[in-house]
Amino acid sequence: MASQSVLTPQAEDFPRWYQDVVAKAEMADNGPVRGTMVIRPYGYAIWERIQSEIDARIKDAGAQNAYFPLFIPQSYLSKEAEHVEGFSPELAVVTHAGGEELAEPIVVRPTSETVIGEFMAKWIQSYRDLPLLLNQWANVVRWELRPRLFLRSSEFLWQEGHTAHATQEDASDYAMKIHLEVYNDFLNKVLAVPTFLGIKSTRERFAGATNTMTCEGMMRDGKALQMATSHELGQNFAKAFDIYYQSEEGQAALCYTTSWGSSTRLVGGLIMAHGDDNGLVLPPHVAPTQAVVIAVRDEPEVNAACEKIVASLKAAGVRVVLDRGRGSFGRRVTDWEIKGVPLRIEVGPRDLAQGIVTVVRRDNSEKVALGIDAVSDEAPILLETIQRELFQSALDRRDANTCDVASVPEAINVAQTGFARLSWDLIGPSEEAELNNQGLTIRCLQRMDGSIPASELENDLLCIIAKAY
RNA sequence: CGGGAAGUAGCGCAGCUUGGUUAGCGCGCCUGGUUUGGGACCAGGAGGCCGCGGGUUCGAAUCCCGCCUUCCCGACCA
Repeated sequence: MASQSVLTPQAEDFPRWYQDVVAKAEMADNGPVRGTMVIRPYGYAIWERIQSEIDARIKDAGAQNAYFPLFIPQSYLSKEAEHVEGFSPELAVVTHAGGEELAEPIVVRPTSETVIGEFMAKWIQSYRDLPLLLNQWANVVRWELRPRLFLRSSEFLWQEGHTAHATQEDASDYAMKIHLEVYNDFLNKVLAVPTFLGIKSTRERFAGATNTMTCEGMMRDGKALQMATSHELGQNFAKAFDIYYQSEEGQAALCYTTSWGSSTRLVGGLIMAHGDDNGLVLPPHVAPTQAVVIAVRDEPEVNAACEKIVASLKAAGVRVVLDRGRGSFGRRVTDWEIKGVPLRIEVGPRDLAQGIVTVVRRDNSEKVALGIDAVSDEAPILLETIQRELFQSALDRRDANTCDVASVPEAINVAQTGFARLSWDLIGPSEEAELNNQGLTIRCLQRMDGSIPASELENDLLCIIAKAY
C-alpha cells in the first residue's frame, strides 16, 4: 500500500502545511483567547532543547539568569519616548485589580528594558559593577492582530538579555559577541539553519535602540524569518532610568546598555526551515528523540532484541525511545515521520535472521542495514552526518534562492520566491515604501563580505530583500 | 484593525436555500477477534447546550441581530 500524504503538500498550500504539522505532530493548540497558544509536550520538549542550548551559550558569554516581574508600571514605558511609541499599539494593560480601578494602570510586559533599567540604576554604583550582564527566561505579551502558532502569538516564551557597560565600544562588542557566539552559533550548529547576519534599517529597528542586529533565516517557501535579534540601546535607556556609574576618576557617567532576545518563534522557524511533505524534520541536536527503535512485530524475540538495542543506544548517549509493535507498522512509521525523529531503527524477524537491523534516515529516507552490534557505534556517527547534511542542504537551498540584482524592479521579481540582494545605495525612502507596498521588506543590511556593519551609513552596503513572516 | 470565508462528536464534513418527531457520514476513540516489513480488516459500542447570547415562531442546527473564535488577504510585529 503506497503511503499517501497525510498532510497538505507544501507546494499546494504552505501555511496549511504548517498548521497541519503543528497539529499532527502534536506540538501546539490554540488557546481559548485569541492569539494564545497551548504548547503540547512534544512542542515543549523541543523548546526545552532550544532553551538548554541557548542558556548554556549565554552563560558561557558571562551573563547570569535572573527574574523580573510580569507587571510593569505604565509610567515606566513612557520614560523612553520611542520605546513607548513602538509598543503602545500592542500592549495589554491592567486597569482593574482587587475589585477596584487602579490609580496607575499596569502593563503586562511586552519586553523588560524598563523594569530592568530601573534596577540596573539601583545596582550599579561604580565602574567595578560593570559590565552587568543579565538574562531572563520569561513570557511576554504583545497583542497580535494576526496570530500564528509559534510564529506570532500574543503571549510567547523567550529569553531576554540585558546588559550595562561603561563604554559604547564595550556594549557594542558584547552585543556582537552574543549575536555571533550565542545566536548564530546556536542557529547554525543546533537548528542547522544558515543565516544572513546584518543590521536592521532605521525603519525596522527595535523601538528605542540605536542599532539592531538580526539573524535572518530562509524558510522552505523562500520567505524570511527573523530568528534572533541583538540591540545596542546606546544611552537611551540609561538616560531614561538614570543608570549612572562612578568612573575610576570619580566622575559620574552614563552607562551604555544592550538587549537581545530569542523566542518560541524559533520552534516555528525550525518547522519551516527543514520540514517536508511527510512532516517535521528535526536536526539531531535539537530532537528530543533522536532515534526510535521500532519492533516490526510484537513478538518476544523481536522485543528482546529491541530492548537490547535501546539499552546500547542509551549507553552511547543517544536519546532513544522504543516502539513496541502495537498497531500496524505503516501507521507507526508515518507517525514517527510526522514527528521528525532523525533515525528510525526497524527490527523485525527478517532482520534478526540475518543479525542486522534496518536504519532509515528521516531527512533523505536512505536505508542502511547495520549489524546489531554495530548500531550503538554507528548511530551517533549517522546522527552527526544528518546534522551536518541538513545544514548543508539548507545552505544550498538558501543560496540557490538568493539572487544578486541591480534594481528595485528586479528585486521585487526575485523576492516573490526567495531573497534579493541589492546595493543599499539604491534604496531611499520612496524605494523602501515601494518594496513595502509589494509586501516586501528589507531584512538586513550587510557588508559585501556578509559581515555585520557598524551602521547603515557605511559605504558599499548590501541589503537583503524578501517577503517575511 | 479593514476586506473575504467559515464555526454541527477529537479531526474533516453533510444537513440550512424551502423551520417540523430519534441530527447524519468518513476518519479517530473504546471492546472483542483476526492482523502487523509503508496510514490493516470484521463485528459491536461510546461520544453532540449544532460557537455564545438575544430575537422571530406553536416549534430554530436551519430565519434575524449582536458577540466570540478560526482561516485567507492587507496594515503592525520576536
